[in-house]
Amino acid sequence: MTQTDTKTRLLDAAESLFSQQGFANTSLRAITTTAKANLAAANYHFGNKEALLSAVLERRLLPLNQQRSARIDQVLSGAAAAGSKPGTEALLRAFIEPTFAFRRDKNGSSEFISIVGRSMTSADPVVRDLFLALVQPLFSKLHQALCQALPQLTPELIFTRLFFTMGAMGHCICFPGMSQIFKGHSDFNPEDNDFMTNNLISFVTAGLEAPC
Amino acid sequence: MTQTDTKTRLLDAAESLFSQQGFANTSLRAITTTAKANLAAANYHFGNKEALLSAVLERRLLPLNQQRSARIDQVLSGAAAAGSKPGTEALLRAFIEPTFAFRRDKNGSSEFISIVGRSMTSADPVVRDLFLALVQPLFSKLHQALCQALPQLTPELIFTRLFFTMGAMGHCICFPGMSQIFKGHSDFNPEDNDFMTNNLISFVTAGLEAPC
DNA sequence: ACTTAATTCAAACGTTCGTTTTAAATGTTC
DNA sequence: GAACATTTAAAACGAACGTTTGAATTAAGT
Repeated sequence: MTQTDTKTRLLDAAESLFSQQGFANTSLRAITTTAKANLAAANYHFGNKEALLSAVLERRLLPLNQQRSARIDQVLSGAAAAGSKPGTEALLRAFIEPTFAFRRDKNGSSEFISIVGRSMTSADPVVRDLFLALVQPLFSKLHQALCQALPQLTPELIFTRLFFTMGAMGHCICFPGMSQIFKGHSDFNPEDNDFMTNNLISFVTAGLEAPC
Repeated sequence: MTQTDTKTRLLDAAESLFSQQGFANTSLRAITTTAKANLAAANYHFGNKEALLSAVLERRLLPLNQQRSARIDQVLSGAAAAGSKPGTEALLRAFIEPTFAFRRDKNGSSEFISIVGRSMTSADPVVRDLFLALVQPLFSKLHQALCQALPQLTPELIFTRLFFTMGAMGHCICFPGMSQIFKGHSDFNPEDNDFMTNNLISFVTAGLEAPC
């Protein structure tokens, strides 16, 4: 099908360019050129630029969120079956690991995930609101699960620390700048997925469980 | 002096608008209109838009970095005098507290600091490189100080954890999105400076000191 | 095969952008 | 107060933007 092909090529091109240059700095002309499609194709298939961004986000974020949600449920039901509290680290791992695993995937997923990282704190309300609408339910579920894991902490404090956790993770998955700041001074390699994933999990677990 | 006034008004307007809409989404026309100056004034006083951003960053970031650097030195010399290692929390506090204190200041400083938070992970190389050049020496100093505080950890691991710390802090100072995600579900208030500062410090201290 | 819908294409639309130009106004210096 | 540099003002520049149009082309249905 030539139709679906064009649509997919547009999504791929937009994903790649949004990731590298940001939403505002990427023109529909650049996207359609990269996708080897006509300029009008973007508006024909998606309506306008914002809807294209929405489609780029939804294509991968919906499956990813489903995956993260399922893993949180696993931890919760496992703890319920054992009659114990869910583990803080297990919950954080359920949220973080699928996110980072995305970066290992073949098809441009690694580029996509940096769009997500930046959308969270984007100054552009268009970008930010699209993202927030997609992840709010999942964040809510994670927060409630962590409240079970850490009953000695107030929900407010847990949310605050979850807020920091999102910052650390978001920064981690869109690392264009910091990664080069210590070039030469360190073996630090933000593209080593397992290294970063495990260190992030132990970092935020310690932060969430910190005495208050 | 009418000259300095126009220049300052341009800086103030640019700071405010860059903070609210981002660099790419803010036009020189919007800036000069807000500053009640002529359109050509921006190019006359600063050369071009990028140089204006650079001036906005430097105006506040240089003094802030000087302050953070001085406080790190205080911790280091205090520890040296006592013949002990510098404390992890004290070092992090030296870096974080002045940053958050900025938000209490009267004159638009609170808007400035969210530009900083976003610049760190900006997709726009122009924005990112300007920022990185300004903070690299300070990051380097903090990293070395933390290596003294945590000699049991490798410099590579410390840098990784400092990387997470920057993410948590950066997210914290440009919180347009996450802050509204749990509206109604929590008393979470990211504008409560002391609350956020102290919780962030205890969070990242625990994360940096986590067993590896 | 013919009709109808879906897609592609080239071209143009009006707008906004960063920047430049020219002249008027203002302030400074001797 | 004349000569000078500095600052403001209004207008225009070409380029790039998102979007729309209408005809050409392709695919699908009967």
